[in-house]
Amino acid sequence: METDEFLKLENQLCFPLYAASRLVTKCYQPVLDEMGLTYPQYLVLLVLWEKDSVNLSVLSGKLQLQSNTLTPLLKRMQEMDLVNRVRSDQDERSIIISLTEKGQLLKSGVPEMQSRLANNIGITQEEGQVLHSLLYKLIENLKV
Amino acid sequence: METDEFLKLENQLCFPLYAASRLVTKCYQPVLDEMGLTYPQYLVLLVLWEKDSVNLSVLSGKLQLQSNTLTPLLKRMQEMDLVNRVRSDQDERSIIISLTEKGQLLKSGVPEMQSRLANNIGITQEEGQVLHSLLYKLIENLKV
DNA sequence: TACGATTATATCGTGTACGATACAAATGTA
DNA sequence: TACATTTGTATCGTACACGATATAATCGTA
Repeated sequence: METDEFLKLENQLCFPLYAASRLVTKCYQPVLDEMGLTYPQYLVLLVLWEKDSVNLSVLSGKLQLQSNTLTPLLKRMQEMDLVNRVRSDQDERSIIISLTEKGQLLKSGVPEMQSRLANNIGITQEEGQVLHSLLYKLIENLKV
Repeated sequence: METDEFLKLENQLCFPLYAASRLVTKCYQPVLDEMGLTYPQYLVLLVLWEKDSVNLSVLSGKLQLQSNTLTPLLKRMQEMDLVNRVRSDQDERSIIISLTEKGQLLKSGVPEMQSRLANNIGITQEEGQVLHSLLYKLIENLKV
């Protein structure tokens, strides 16, 4: 490739990552709107549905989001009565995030929602798996 | 896969996309900081270095960002003397974005910056190409 | 057991993103 | 040529992201 070719937007890896991420999020939006959730809030619920009652640093590690992003986000989710935020007894620096009943109940609607979305992204299951593993390879290399 | 498996964060495609995108951006940040740029501002420059003097709707289409994101972003870039924003003579609704001399000059430092970054993402060139084409397939399916 | 370092979270400021909406210029058409 | 429609940007409000910084609780260790 010519030197100049490397400067083209379309030849970058960073841009399609950025664009695809936002487009996929946008694709989720209408369905999430029905549940009154934003996309990062949905990700928090995915973590909690898998393992309830985790502290902020665990959530932070799983989502790769820092406390300055998660704290206000979780406060909003607390106001919506989706999660509880309680100081740990063992370590009073720690905040334990747990699901409320309302937060639990949202889980039941998600499989149907996911199947509705899965058919819309226009790639095969195999391509999805390749994409998945390459993205995780990237993530493992870049995080920390 | 069990129904519950689909609900795990790690089995989603949306999350690794979102996380990888942010991690790659963060990887660019130190180098962009030296140039005084944010990541979306760098993307705007990539478009303009390839083709100078485009109107906002073209930029909007290429970056898949709307006017409510681009307008304030471009105003900041104008204040930094990186771009000019001029109303078109032919169509007074249109805003033409062009590079200032300062914006032009930044281009020269980029190839070196890109090669510095390329070695850090930890995937092979072939994997990068596969990732690239899958992401574009996703983008083409999802946009509009 | 003092006390400096570390850890866990929160606060602040800046810059995106984006839905909803506004508005002026251009266009189509009766 | 009026005037409804469309097009191209801009404005407003809300919610992330994240660097820098603050603060309180805990830990390590001399």
